[in-house]
This record gives sequence, structure tokens and C-alpha cells, in this order.
Amino acid sequence: MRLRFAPSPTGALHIGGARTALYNFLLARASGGALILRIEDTDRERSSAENIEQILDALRWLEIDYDEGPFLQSAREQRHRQALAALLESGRAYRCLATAADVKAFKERHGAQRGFRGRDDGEGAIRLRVPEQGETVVHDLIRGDTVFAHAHLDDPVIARADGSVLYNFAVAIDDLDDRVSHVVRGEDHLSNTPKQLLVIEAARELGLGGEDGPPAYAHLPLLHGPDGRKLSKRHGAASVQELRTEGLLPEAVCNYLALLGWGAGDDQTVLSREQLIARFTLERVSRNPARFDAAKLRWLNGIYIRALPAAELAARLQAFIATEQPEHAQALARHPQLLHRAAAISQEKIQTLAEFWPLAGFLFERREIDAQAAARHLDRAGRELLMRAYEALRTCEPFDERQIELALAAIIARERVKPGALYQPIRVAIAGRAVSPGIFESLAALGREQALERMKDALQTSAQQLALDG
RNA sequence: GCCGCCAUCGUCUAGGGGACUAGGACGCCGCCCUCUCACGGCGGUAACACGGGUUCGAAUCCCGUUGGCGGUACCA
Repeated sequence: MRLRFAPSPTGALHIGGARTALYNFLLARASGGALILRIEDTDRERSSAENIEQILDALRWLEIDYDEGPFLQSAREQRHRQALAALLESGRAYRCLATAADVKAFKERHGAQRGFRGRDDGEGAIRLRVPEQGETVVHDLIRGDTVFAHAHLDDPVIARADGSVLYNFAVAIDDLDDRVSHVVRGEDHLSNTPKQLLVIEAARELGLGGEDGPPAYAHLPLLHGPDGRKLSKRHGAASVQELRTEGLLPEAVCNYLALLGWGAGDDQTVLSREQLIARFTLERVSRNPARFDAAKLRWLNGIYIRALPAAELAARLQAFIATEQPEHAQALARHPQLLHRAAAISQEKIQTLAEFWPLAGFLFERREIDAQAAARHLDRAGRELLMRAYEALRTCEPFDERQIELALAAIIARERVKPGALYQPIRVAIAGRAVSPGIFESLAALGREQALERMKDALQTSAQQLALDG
């Protein structure tokens, strides 16, 4: 199979585009064929180099790589003009002065379901001549046959008056030139397909194509936002970059995207890249639009985070903080040897990379104690127990998880309190919050000196606070 | 308006005439585990849009209605 992903660089790559790219990629890999990346930049006003770079970057991050390209559609201008000239000369296309208002007036005169037919004015925009009779059938691999009666189709504008080509023309010629065998794209292109098929047909009749026939088409169900409407750049769509900023793993994103509109058939939801390649088929792609569910993606991401070796998680966190949370990079750099351990003890408690610092950042930098947490856990009884813990930990030797646990357990037994009554005050004192990784691990990772210092300070400030409060 | 696509739990889906008192996953709720938060385990909540056919039998096939979405650009 020869497939192509053809984004228009009019914005960042969003999840709908990413899914399309992924499906094409999976098919190319499974078939041993090729994936072509073609940038559809014929819209000169809205296309930009920055957008192209963003798209390339997003694909790199997702590890969706291509075999040919990236090609710029605008670079094929000469070829497009040549094909256009041939169509014009043969009469398959014509120049027409009709405006949008003229088209509307035509419809009012002839009935709304009657396709617009222009007059050959010898100047103006270039329209493709759609045959009066017959129909064009799109043999869609996902939807089956869809019939478009020619009578209903307008003669589409395929190039502006200045000869610059439009999407429906350029894409058809390019698919032919690139010898694309399968066009896999969003369903929003389904109604465009007969126009493209007509262009291809005309081009092939004029000997402009190669040996190959038109590509096979597969139109994917659209991705909808929470509002149930098509997801697009302008419509509350998460861009790939946003997912990255949220601390999602590319492999989790790919896994989730694969599941949006496709299922393996059994009940498996966690699928590696290799499994996806092996199992993905167009036949199993759903016809229903799918809604993007951020909660499920996060859940899946948590699975992937927990499956990572701690060292790998540490490396990902390092990179993530460097680019997405640069405000913490310095603190992190001060204790490079701590990251691996911090990652290990946080791993089962975080769902995204972004959640790491709020949970375990206290290991790297001291932070203020949350007032609510202090009020709740550093009350008189809490401080009493914190004092005991302070004494015990001062002499705890070695200062490791095992010994810390034993030392604290002794206090719990002696004072006849619930574990939480002792652990929470300690947690608040060292982490500044009522939530942290396991308390023994946290203490050990922090080290005796820092732990004792923070506990002592917490004791003092909370005592002062208590005195102030009366 | 017109052309087209779609229609199973809140969401993603399994289902392709009897195996369906409709399965799984996320979410939500409850219980267990438990030093917090999570993780994990167990249980629960919840759907075949509606109406006609076809058939001994329909979530599954056909038609219609309704609804949603897309297209209808000298955007892609």
C-alpha cells in the first residue's frame, strides 16, 4: 500500500489529524508499503512555515515517521498548471466569471438540488465540467458505496483566475503523481471525493496520470469535542502540543487515538505500537463519530507510566520538566541523584508527567506549608506526636525506609495512636501538604538532615501560630 | 434549503437473525486493601432513538421518521 498523510499547515496538528496520521502509518507499516507526507499548502494566506514545523514536530514526538517527503504541494505548481492547461484545452474545464451570488441565483432558478453549470466566458476562475448524465460512485472501504449523481454536483472551481490551483484539483493530481493506492482521511472529505475522482478521471483520459487507477478511499469517522461537534483547530480541539504539555506519553496518546474509532475486536485496550501495527485493519474502523475523552486518555497514560522502568520514567521527567516546567529545572538540577528515587516512589501515584512535581517536588525544594493541612494535622496532638517522631528519627540508624518504619511503629505502639495520626503531621511538615508518596520512602529520600530541619521548623511555626490563635 | 454520512450504557466500543436476562473499557457509586493520595481487588449503576415491515425469531436485514454530524468557498 502507498499511503499519504496530507495536513494543511493552517494550524497546529490536532488530535484528529494525529489519528489520521497514525492510521495511515499503521497501514503503511503493516503492509510493508510507504507513507508519504505531503503538506497541503495551497491556501497561501493561512499556511505558514511555523505551522509546518509544528506539525513535523508533533509527528516526531508521536514517532510517526514517513518514508517519502515532506513534500510541499506548492512546490508542484508547474505540474499543476500544466495539468490545468491540458484540461482547459480539452474542454474538460473552462473559465467562468460566475460569482458565488451567480451560483446561488442559478440554484434558485433551477432548484436547489440542481448542480451549477457555468458558461465558458474565456476568462475568470477555472471550473471543472461535470458531466450532465451519470453518477460517480465512491467505493469507500469503510462505508461501502456512496453514489453521487452528477446532476447534483456543481461544476467545482479548481483554480483561481490567476491560475493558482485549489485543493480539490491539486490533491487529485498529487495523489495520482504520488501513486497513492489508499487515501485514508477524515469523513469531512467524503463529499469532496467525487470532485477529485472526476479530476482524476479527466486527467487520466488526457494521459496525465500514470498506469495506476484512482486510489481506494477510506473515510474515517470524525472526532468530536465534548460539545459533539467536529473537532477542529478553531473548535476546542486539543493540539498534540497541548497533550504533551499536560504530561501525556506519546505511546499512550497513540494507543488512545488508535482506539478512537477502531477496536481490536477482542476487549483489549492496552496495545503496544507493534500490536497496533499487527492488528489494525480498515475493516474494523467504526463508522460512528467518536468523542475525545480526556479522562480515559489519562487513565491509559497512568498505565503506561506505571509500566515504565523507573530509570526511563526519570529520563522522561527530566526532559518534561526541562521543556514544560522550566521553573523547576533549577531545583531539579541541584539534586540530580534524587530524581531516580523520586520517580520510583511517585510512579504509582501519578497519571501524567505534570503531576510529578506537585507530588514530589518537596524532595528537591522546600515549600511553604499549606495552611489547611497545618490546621488539620499540626494541632496540639499532632505536634505532640511530631515531637516524638523528631526524637526518634534523630537517632534512627541507618536512616533508611526499614529503620524509619520500625522507629515510627514503636511510637505508634507506645502512644496507642492510629498510624495516620503520626504520619500525617510528619507528611505535612516535610512535604508541606497532606499528600505525598509513602512516608517512609519520602523521609528516606529527603534525608535525615532536611527531614529533621523541616520538622523542627514546623513544630516552631505551628506552635507560634497556636499561641497567636489563643 | 440542497447533497451526503451516521445512530448500542454519560463516553469509547463488542455484537454482523437465535449463543443477548446485550459483553468489555473509561467515568461514576459502594466495599476491601491502606500512613495521605494513588495503585490493586470485588461489586454496582447505565444503552439497542422511534415507527413500520421481512422472519418461526431482529440490537442485528429493509423502509420511513426523528436526531446528530459533515459538505455545500476563487479554505483544506
